[in-house]
Amino acid sequence: MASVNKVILIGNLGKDPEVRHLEGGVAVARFPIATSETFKDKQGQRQERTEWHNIVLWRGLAEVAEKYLKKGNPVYIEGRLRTNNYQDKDGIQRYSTEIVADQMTMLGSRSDNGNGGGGNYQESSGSNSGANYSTSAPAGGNSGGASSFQNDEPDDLPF
Amino acid sequence: MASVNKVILIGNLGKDPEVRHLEGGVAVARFPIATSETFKDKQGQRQERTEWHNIVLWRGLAEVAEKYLKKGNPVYIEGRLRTNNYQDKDGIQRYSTEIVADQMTMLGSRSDNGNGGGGNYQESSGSNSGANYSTSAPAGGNSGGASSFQNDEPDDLPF
Amino acid sequence: MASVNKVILIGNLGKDPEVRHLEGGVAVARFPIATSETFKDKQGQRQERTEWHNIVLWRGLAEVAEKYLKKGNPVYIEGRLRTNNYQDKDGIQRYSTEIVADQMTMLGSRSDNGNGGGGNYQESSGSNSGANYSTSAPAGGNSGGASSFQNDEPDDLPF
Amino acid sequence: MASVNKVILIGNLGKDPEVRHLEGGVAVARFPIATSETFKDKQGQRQERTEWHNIVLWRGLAEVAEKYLKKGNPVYIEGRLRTNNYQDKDGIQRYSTEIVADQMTMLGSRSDNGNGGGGNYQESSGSNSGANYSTSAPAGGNSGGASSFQNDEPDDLPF
DNA sequence: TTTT
DNA sequence: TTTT
Repeated sequence: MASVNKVILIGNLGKDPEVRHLEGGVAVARFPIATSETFKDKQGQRQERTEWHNIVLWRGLAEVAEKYLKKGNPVYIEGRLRTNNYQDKDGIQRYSTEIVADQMTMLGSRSDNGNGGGGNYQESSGSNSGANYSTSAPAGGNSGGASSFQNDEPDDLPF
Repeated sequence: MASVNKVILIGNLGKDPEVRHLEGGVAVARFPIATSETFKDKQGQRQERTEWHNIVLWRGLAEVAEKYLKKGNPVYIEGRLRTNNYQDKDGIQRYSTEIVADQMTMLGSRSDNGNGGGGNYQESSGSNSGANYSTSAPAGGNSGGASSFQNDEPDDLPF
Repeated sequence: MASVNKVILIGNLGKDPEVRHLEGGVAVARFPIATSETFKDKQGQRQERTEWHNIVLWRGLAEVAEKYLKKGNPVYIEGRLRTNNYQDKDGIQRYSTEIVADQMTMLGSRSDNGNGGGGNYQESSGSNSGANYSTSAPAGGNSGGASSFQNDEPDDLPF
Repeated sequence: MASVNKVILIGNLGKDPEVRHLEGGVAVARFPIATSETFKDKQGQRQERTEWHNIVLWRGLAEVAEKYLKKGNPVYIEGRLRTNNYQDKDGIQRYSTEIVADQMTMLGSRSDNGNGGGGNYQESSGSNSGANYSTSAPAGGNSGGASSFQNDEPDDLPF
């Protein structure tokens, strides 16, 4: 059966994004976000548990993160789970689970992030590859242009 | 095949909640929230379209809404779609689609909603009915107690 | 604050898709899907309530629906809520809420839909407009090519 | 800001569930599910990548899994991410990310899972603890009774 | 108007 | 280790 792999998170950045610009101009950003839940333990005491999530953004989303996101900012992230395995420096097999973002929305008011209180950003999809990705999400600057939505349909159709 | 009916919204209240207290002490709150998306029209002009969603909350969630939510506040709502049909005053059959909330999270900073920047609230579930619902989400006041999470499992199990 | 408008449904088609091919080659498909939930009423009797959702798909998704979906088939739909208002033939203002699909996944085994048990399909996004949309989701036929995922990133990067 | 931690998966069980019954009668079930996505590599070749997710279910959900789920079965899982760290037998610090399920829906037709094609199951929530949890999700058998929904509201209210 |  |  076909499958679905979707994650939806709202949390705050634990660090500023780390951004790498790969050969070919592709950007990758990474940062952790925290979510926390409170619950009562057996003694009825309120407890809090914080969960940390490793977020990865590519291309346009990475560039938006680089420009606008800072430690502490609240974000909405929609993406998919991905577990990588690798050998650490001691040759030990390790696993690392991250969330590859498809969509990122900046939450919070002006005072939270100094950017006017929000914006939606989205991974490109379809067969866009390398070169022409820059069309749908300009590599060189997102001066408004990257706030694109997935609104492809003609908006003035007669129904 | 079994089914899923889930809605996830982040938006701002268009009005203060309207709250009714039914006989039996059950509370119901209703308010609209707006989401907006921007897109480019055929002329490449940036356009915005706002969508309005009718939110319905029951019991504990309704009481939280009554106490803490105001017009303009940003919220995260998770719920399910429900379309009611009814006859209006002229006897005309009409349809109305609303989102019945299962979970509500107040977003925004202190300055947004004057309540300290957030809180998660959740519908009770299971076979709780009438009387003992009040245990899991007291009808008479949610002074902290309603910030319950769905953390049922013992937290100190050995794995 | 930026907003989110997301719907996730799993249900069965109540009818075969109705597909229109607009001038310009754009396809639009519509069909209802049913979700149902069971609950116990006050007398402890098991009750079932069925909800009907109006699904709209555009372009490539519409073409996939046209080719592969039939009444009764189970589908996973991810999309956004949209409420249209219009005047009916008697000049009465009416509202209609539909789910505009961004993603569609056919569920069920071979015996359910006669197509091999699944497939993921996704709306294109970004600033693709008119002409070059056909690249990412060919208008003239989805012979396998429309099973595209939102996997844009190079897959062999060193991390 | 308040947070959200939500995962939605549709996939197939890689193994039969492993179920433990803890002292106190609490059940825990674990199993991996696979999701897969296809994409085109740089050479335009269709590639498939499978992701494995560790699912954990508690109490009633665990018991349903024990009774009805088998290797290969398709399921819908809704839950939250949780990363545990622990020392392995060599004293090495390791991390393991799992999805703690809040909701589980069996997908597939009769032929897929031999149980009649579906059913929705849900974690209890609220302040149910120990003893009275068994009310909402009987430990001793889910003979139909566990198919509970989160439908708490009176269903015959005048709106 | 679906599915169980 | 699943499914197609």
